[in-house]
Amino acid sequence: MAKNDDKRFITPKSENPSQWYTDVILQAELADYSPVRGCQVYRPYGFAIWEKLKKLLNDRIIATGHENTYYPMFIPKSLLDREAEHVEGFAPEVAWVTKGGGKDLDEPLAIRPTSEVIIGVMWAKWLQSYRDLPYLHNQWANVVRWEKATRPFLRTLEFLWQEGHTAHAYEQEAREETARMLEQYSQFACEDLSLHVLNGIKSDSEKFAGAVETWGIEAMMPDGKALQSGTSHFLGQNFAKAYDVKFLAEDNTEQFAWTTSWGVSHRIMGGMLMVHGDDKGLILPPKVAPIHIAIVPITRGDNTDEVVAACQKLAAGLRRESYNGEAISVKVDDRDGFRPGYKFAHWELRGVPFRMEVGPRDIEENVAILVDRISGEKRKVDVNYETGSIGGVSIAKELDEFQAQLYERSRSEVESRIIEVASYDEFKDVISSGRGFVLAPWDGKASTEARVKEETSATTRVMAPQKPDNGVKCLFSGDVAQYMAYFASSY
RNA sequence: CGGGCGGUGGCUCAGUCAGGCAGAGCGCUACGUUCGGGACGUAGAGGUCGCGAGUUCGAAUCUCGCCCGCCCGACCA
Repeated sequence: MAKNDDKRFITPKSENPSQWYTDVILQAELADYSPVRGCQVYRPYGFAIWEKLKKLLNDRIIATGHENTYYPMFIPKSLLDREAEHVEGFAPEVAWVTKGGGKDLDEPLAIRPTSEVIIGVMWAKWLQSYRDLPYLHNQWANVVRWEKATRPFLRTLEFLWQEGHTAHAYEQEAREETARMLEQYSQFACEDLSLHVLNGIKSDSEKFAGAVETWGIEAMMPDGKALQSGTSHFLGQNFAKAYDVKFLAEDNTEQFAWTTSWGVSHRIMGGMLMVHGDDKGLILPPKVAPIHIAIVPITRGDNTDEVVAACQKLAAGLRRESYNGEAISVKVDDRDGFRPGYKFAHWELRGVPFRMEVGPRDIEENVAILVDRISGEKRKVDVNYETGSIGGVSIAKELDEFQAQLYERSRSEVESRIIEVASYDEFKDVISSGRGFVLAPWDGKASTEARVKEETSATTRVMAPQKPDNGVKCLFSGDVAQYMAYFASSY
């Protein structure tokens, strides 16, 4: 917490991004800690952001042909144990229920760390013919992973997410599904959250436990660390074989299904907050901002009622415009007893994209002051206080531009911080100084990756789409390079 | 899980070394004056000093155990 004798301020982001993040989450009233370590409460404003984000992603999932479902959170131990690699990967983080109704349970129940298992079990029950496929299911759920170190949104014991699970008759179809959903995630980050991410396949060591391939979107945080923000897994027939998900094919042979799974959690919301904010607090992309415009009345003496009435008129006019399919969301801050400057800071902290100021002079001149959260610049716009309509500017267009500007800022920031290096020494320097990601040729060997991690804390995040040129050597081993990989320390 | 720091009114903290009436500023409530970048006055409300044991005539303060948070590492989304 920033220390100040008489005001509640946040730590400047430039000074300490980590502390800034904690300060802003608490003070903007997005979330708070619960009595249980590592768990968080979503306060109304924070949950409103999550719900906006959730709707946008859900629309994409439904538009690509998936159906929402809900599977239970308890998984019997014997079922979890069936996929060896999967259970080994998750064992340290699983929470168990061992008592119910005051008695010890015959069999402990895992609280889902993810749902491949329970879904596989149910599919085995339903699936008979290739004609039943594909299964294209999604669910919005909470999951529990008993993490050691936690931070609001970025890593919590219980977290909210969406997990898609699909089963296909053909390998190629499952591979295409994996790629398709990765692309949806990437577009969601870019278009809806104004967040530039890097897409690619993960190395074996970074792969989901039980998957054949894991693909991911990686975001870059202000300290140069990577945040894995979404993953899409090609599971091959691994889970189908473990849970007996099979069907009769066209040629009357019994075959195992090819499955995929893909997930985005509330972590991506934390990443979005961390990337866009500044020293004054949050900056929200309009598509996920619960409030688009805060109107602050500037009153003087006994004209309060008159000015507030003008603000209400203006708000009603603004709400008649729509943005991204919904009415523009406007808040008139008519709280008594707070001066304008306090209200400005209040809404800036909360990341509201635009503010309008309406004072007696403005009403006389038929104008209002419009201020955007990125630049903080004030400009006059024409307002008809009889009808509440504004002239000269389209707020919907302003919001679109705000959204695009945020993305452009994120994109250029990330691109300028992807650094190609000539030597391992230079690599170490970039990683330890937090300058960004390193794009480097890598021989594809787990042993090399492990050594780099040991020595620098950096891991491969995803493989770049381009392959190394012929004859290019691995930066670390000198062997022939297999991939161009993005390296970074990660959250 | 290691290392460091911390937990006293809603918030930030003083008080702990050296045991002896629980404090300050901000915030909150009421009223008044204010209001174009974090206003001011007056009067109030608000505390099992993180939890549990122990030592003591007496514990926020000493001892032991535990819980929680932050920062930095290791591990994982």
